Amino acid sequence: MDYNFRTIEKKWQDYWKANQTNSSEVDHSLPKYYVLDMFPYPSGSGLHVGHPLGYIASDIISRYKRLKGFNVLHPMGFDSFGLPAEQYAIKTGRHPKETTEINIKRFKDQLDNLGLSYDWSREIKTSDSNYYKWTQWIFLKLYNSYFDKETKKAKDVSELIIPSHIDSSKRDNYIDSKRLAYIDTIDVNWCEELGTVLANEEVIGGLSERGGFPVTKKPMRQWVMRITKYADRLLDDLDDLDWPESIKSSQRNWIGKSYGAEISFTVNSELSVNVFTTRPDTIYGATYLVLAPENSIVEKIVTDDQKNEIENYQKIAKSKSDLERQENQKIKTGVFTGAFAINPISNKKIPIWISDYVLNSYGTGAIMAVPAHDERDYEFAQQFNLEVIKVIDSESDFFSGHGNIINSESFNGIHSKKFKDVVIDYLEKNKLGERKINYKLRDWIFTRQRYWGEPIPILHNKDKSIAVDEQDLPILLPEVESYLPTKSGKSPLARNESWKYITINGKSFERETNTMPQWAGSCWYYLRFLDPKNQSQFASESSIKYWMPVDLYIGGAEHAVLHLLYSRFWHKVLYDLGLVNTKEPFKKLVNQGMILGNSALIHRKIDGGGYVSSDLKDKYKTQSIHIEISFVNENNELNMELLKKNNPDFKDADFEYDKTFYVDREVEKMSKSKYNVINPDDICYNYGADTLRLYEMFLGPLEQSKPWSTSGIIGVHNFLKKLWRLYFHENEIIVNESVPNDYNLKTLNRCIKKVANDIENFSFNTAVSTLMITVNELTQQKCTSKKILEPLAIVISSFAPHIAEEIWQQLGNTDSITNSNYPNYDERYLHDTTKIYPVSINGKLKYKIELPTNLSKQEIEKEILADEVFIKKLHGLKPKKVIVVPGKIINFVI
RNA sequence: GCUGAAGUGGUGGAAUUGGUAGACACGUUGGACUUAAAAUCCAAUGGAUAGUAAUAUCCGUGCGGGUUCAAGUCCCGCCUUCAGUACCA
Repeated sequence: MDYNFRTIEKKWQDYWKANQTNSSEVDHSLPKYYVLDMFPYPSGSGLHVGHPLGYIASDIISRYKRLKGFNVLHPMGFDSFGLPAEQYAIKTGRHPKETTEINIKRFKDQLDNLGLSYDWSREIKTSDSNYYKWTQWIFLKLYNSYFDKETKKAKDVSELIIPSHIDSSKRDNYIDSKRLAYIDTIDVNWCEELGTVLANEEVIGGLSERGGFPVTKKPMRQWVMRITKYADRLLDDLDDLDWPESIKSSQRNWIGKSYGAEISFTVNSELSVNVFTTRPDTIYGATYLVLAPENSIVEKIVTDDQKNEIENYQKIAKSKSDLERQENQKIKTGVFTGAFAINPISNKKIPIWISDYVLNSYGTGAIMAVPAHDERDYEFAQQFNLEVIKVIDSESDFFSGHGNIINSESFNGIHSKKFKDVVIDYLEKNKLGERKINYKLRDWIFTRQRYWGEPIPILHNKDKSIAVDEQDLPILLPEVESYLPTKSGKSPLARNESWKYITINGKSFERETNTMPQWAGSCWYYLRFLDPKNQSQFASESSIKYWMPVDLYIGGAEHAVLHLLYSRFWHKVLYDLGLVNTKEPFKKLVNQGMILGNSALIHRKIDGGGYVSSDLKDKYKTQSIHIEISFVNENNELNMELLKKNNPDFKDADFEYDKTFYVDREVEKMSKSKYNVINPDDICYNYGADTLRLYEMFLGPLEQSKPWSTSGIIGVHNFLKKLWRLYFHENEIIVNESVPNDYNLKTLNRCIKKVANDIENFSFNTAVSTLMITVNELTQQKCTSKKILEPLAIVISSFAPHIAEEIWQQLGNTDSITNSNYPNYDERYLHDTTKIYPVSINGKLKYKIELPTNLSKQEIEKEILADEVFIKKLHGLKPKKVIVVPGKIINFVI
């Protein structure tokens, strides 16, 4: 019998399910290890081979840690609220819940096919009311909290001290203005196409992250999360996290802390313009001010003869989308307000302009322009012929670095870095300005005008808004007739009038009809996994205390700022309120790379129709079209018959080629629309889950992105066959009780050590290589000893659990291999070879000898003797002196 | 522009962190088994030169310098690619 992976894998997947091998409970006698995957959004197209990369890695770690004696928590769930299900619902009228359930079922089946050791008894879905009850509950916690400046912590609003000058009628307004979740009318990123507001993080280059639709600014009433209060803590606590440097740096970047000064420029006796600058040292070079077009000061200072022009400009600026604003960055536009301000240090009278290169939402929405030392100001000054004064010594017209100060009266000659402090001190002393820190981070816009999300548990009436009573949670998603937003831009929930209006104690209220963004559910799911069935708490205190923090979090780098920043923020609030016991949720983070698709592109002649082979395409004007990759072989040759048969578009098409028709290849993201998807089910069917698992790990370093290529999978599959033959011959197990020889022991021990090391360092590709070398060597050594082959099966079980279980059982074990222990290695069998290097110290030739570690004294002497002979051979003389340095280095002096 | 990561055979990728570069695997070539194919097994495989041969010598980790007995690895200066971000004053 050969290695029959289909039977074996089915058998053991059923066994694990039936015996709940992977479930874990709080057990204080064991050390815990919490391994978490970023849970997926259950999309309609199912898994492709790129998805499981991280899941396989985390599964290897989980299985390994279990063998190492840890109590491992390895759960999985679904981030099941989201836009695609809703858009599908709009198209078809089917409830998103239905399609979501179908998709989840499919995902689960696919995941189980891979032999992933999830504890499915802890499965959660963010769209489940048992789950989103607690998402709403946490929302209320944020709503009922404010940020205390003194302690830099969130506290319950009942502890808020109302200043004495606030009279009682304004009390509630005051409290509302301090809440961590608050309502504000702000210019938001409005996406017409999606009919919803997007967070800054969801807008990329002026287009929506999902779908790539244009985004414009629109003032709207929104729920907002005061994440900016946590900017410093979110920044500082990054230092202690074991996260990839790239992720930390993008979070730092996103928070964007910068040190500088806010400086006041007087316009007239009543008005002044405050600007923020990181370069107060260049203040003598400030030759004009620029305000953002939306800045409210503009109307107060504009002169009558400039009024028309200014208003025109404001109108144009407002109608521009973010994308349009960014398009012509190099060509600056702007209008003079007619007003002037006084530079507080040089006392120079300088003009005030408006321009859309100044953003109203950053700093004070106004800048002092120093054209000689800021590139944007320089471009603006060139455009409008404004004065340029150089205040830092440099050769070029424009210079953004540091140097010695010039043209700055009594301050000339000081270095600009030093002058920065001097100026700020001077400004503060004279009450002209102050030291200031600014952040790029904005408050988090928390509302979406969508159906398929968590309802926000708030009621409104004319006077004010109130929170829904905790007892009344969850606020269930109501049924609606249509999933489209209303014409006025309101959420589809507003369509259900009987749900929308509610009377409590004779007072009538209107429910909040907006829903939460997709990030809400994923902000805290790692906590619900700890205690998923708890009806009275989001998770019990004891489970939090035992399992938190997440020891290892594996997921894609695309969540570097969005999900990871938001969940850290929520976690910190929960921490402040005493609901969790750790400052940070995720101790170690690993980003798996993306597995890319290898798309096939066929060239269509633009005029005249028909298709042309890629080696002849230069003769025509062509356009390339994606075609299904299964119609193309490894040499980029197209199977035209298959294409014509399966795709009606090509049925009667002309193909021009010499002998063979070639297509072009392009490496890009795997996606259904690019016809480059490889389904893991197919791989499992043809080669087995164990092969797929090993192959995905063998492909290269986990963190690295790489294109999928099926060539090469045969090597891994051969390895498993070889492994099988190490244990079985003609259906008979050939392992016996023979005593292993030293070679066998060395091979095994090296493998045990190296694989453990590689797993701990996330170097799975080299671990797989080690396994291959080991099996090759043992095959060559014709090893049949159980003492060698039994521990080997355990080592392999983390990577290829199905085959390992089968071997384990055939070796006569009755328990699952997952309940055994990772074998210990014996240093005695790990002797490396001695290495000799010539070294010249003070002109004398010496030899540095590295001996293997853990040699006995006798063995060292033996080694030295052998090396003496070696060196003697080399030079024809015997070393005069042998210096034995403690440790492993020995010097021979010639 | 800024930030981060990376550049090694035909290909994916190793290299114990400064110590015999190319492990392991794919591919290719040759051989064994077979009527044949598949499967399997064995051997060769960075380049160049010399030799019938075992073998020997030289060149080789994006480019140019440097440190060192010794550099893929460290330092200086460039080039290229990928990812993220972008008028944040």
